[in-house]
Formats: sequence, C-alpha cells, structure tokens
Amino acid sequence: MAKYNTNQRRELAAFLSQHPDELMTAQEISEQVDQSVSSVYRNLELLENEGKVTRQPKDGCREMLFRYMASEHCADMIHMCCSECGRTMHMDENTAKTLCDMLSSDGFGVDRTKTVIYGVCRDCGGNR
Amino acid sequence: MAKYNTNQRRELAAFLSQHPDELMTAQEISEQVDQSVSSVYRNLELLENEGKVTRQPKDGCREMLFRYMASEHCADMIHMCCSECGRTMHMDENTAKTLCDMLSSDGFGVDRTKTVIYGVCRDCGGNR
DNA sequence: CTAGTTGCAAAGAGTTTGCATGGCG
DNA sequence: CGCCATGCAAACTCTTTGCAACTAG
Repeated sequence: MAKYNTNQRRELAAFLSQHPDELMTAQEISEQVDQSVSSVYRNLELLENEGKVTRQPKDGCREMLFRYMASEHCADMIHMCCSECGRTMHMDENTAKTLCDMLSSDGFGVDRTKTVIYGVCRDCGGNR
Repeated sequence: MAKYNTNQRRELAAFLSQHPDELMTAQEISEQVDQSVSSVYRNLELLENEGKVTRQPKDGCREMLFRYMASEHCADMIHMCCSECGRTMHMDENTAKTLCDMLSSDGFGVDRTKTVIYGVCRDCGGNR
C-alpha cells in the first residue's frame, strides 16, 4: 500500500488515466513516463492491488500487458482481445450476464477480471 | 515438421496420451519422460503445429502450461480453469455455442482454442 | 529526521539457441 | 553414411530483488 505521494506515482497515474483500457507492457510505460522499469513494476503492482490495474499475458506469451481501468464500470467488464490487431473491447453486458448465469447454474463462478476472450474482431473479419 | 520417428518423440507422445486435457509445465513433462527440457520444448512445438497440443499461460503467468488434446472433440472445446484448484474442464457445448453465437452476431469470432475462462469451480465453491 | 521510494545492477525463472555427439533411415 | 534430433550449457527476455542514495511528510 502506498504511503507517500511521490512524483513518479503521480506521473504514472496521470499517464495511465490518459490511456484507459489500453494494453501496454511495463517497458512501454516505463519509456513513456521516463522512469525505471522497477519503479513502474512496483507501482503497477500497487495499483493492481487497489483494483485499478489488471494484467494479462501478451498473446504469444512472454510478457505481461497492463491495463488501467478508468472506472468501476470498466473493472467489471469481460474483455475480449483481437488476436489480429491486438485491440481490447468490452463484452456486451447482456451477453456477459447470460454467459455468467449459464456457467453459474453449472456451479462455475466466472472471474470477470481475469477472463479474456480471444478471437477476431469485426474490423479484422471475425464474422466471416 | 518431424522427419524421424525417434524414441523420445514416441515416449513423449505415449506420456501425453495418458494425460489428455491435463495442464502441465514443460519442466514437469521433462521430468516425467526423463528427457532434456530443450527436446521437450522442441517436440511440444511440433505437436502444437500439428494441432495436437495447445499452450496457455499459467495463472500468475511466468510460465506456460501445455495441454494435449486427445481428439478433435476436445480441441474444439472452450476450456474453463479454476483459479483455486487449477483444474481444467470443458464448457458445456450448448453454453459454448450460445456464447459464440451471441458474440458472432456482434461481429466477434471466438477462438475456442486460445480462450480460457477463469473462475472458481463447483468443488471450490464457485456457486456461492 | 525517519521511513518509504527510487534507480541501478545483479539475480531469478522460464524458454530458446548453438554446437558437438548420437541415432534414424 | 547423411541428415535430423538430442543434451548440455550458454544466451535471452522479462520480472523481481538488494542496496545505497534520495525525498516526502
């Protein structure tokens, strides 16, 4: 838990809030805010504990992608990630609810934050 | 693409077919079949290209888990992973179809192989 | 002033690669 | 016998940790 309100933390928060719901590596963030990677990792972890940031494995899977959640609303969305263009989008809430309800009746409680649906988005021709 | 039918490949295949749909790290497999990790990685990659093996990031996410798909049937299932006990199960086919159809009508084509739903299974109290 | 933070460099962890040896066909 | 595959160790990549210097309160 953060005790001091440091410059680096303020700048990190400022940067992230300009890029809500965007997937970025720790390195990218580190370059953008011009801070050491270690501080970025440490502060991202704090934000993750506060529920403001989540991480998901990058497609191939060597590294993690971090995502800043602007609001409660966003935190509770199921995210879908396009394997072609890499963009993330929110699952329609009705669809999400239907899915969770169906699985719940089988006894499986979905973790909305951790789950990511992979596929191909409309723009990349997912419907063909 | 495999050119020779070596002992190691035969033993790896034999071991995997005794553990269908089970999530294992490369290290675990390496120990079980008593082969070098490098060979295991190389041969798992071949099997992945043949569509017989998939990989998914391990929960926390430092390493990959490999899963041998015994049949076409299994290859086409959406997998659900319990964050508590780590077990994997197949999503009920009706549920899976409903989900894919709902997303498809939004233009998003689900990749059944890559997608893993995280949550808590019945045995671990997911329904509470 | 004191304890939390930072940056650097080194350590870790898992995976990949180069190379000499060994085995399949 | 020729080429592919294996095992070992070294290289890599991303992340974490130890430590001394720095800074917020």
